[in-house]
Amino acid sequence: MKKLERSFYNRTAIEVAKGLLGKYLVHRVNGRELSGKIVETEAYMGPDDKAAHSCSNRRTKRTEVMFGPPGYAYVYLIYGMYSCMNIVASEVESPQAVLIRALEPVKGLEDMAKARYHKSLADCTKKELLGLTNGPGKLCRAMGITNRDSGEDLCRNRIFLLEGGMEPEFEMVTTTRINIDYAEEAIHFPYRFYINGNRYVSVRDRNYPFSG
DNA sequence: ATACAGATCGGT
DNA sequence: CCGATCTGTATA
Repeated sequence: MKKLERSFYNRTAIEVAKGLLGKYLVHRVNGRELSGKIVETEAYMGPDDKAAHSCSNRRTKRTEVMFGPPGYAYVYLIYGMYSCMNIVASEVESPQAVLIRALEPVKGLEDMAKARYHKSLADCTKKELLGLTNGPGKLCRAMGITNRDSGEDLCRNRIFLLEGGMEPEFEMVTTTRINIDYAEEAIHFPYRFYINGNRYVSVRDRNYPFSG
């Protein structure tokens, strides 16, 4: 499988968010390789998007990476305990990013189970297996990605993305984003995308898909 | 120096 | 629904 190159990320966050569905996120750590298929994403469009950390071009040490070139990781800590991973999109000085909201685990499930539940894969219930990576905080925990990984170049070989190869067809659902109640008109922007029917799409889906 | 909110999660 | 838990950020 081929690694996604810089040009893939040099598009709007909406395009990148859609394009990332079905691709593979890979983390090489401790001599092992963890990976999962991306099944759910959200686009954060920057200056005019009140849900984005980079709204109004708000530029701080934390958000700085989003103002740089595309294809880098923006990882932040939320509620003091979970990391969320984003992929910087668009060109320099256009602070857009794509939040990875859910993965279907592919490789390194044993390590993921350890990281999430402190027990081996064999001891996990069916529910726990489905809960391994079906949320932005959960997948970072499972994949061993933390805010210290913010700024990582995804075109190198520690954390990177792979093209799917011969992907089976899937239907993409477009809907609204999760947990951005404060974002005024941006609450209604259709910036969330997921693979229809995939069992690893985050369960806290209180939104109604757009028809069309 | 201090205050406070948060692109979440798991348990009730 | 609620609380955990702590960093980044704003304000002074």
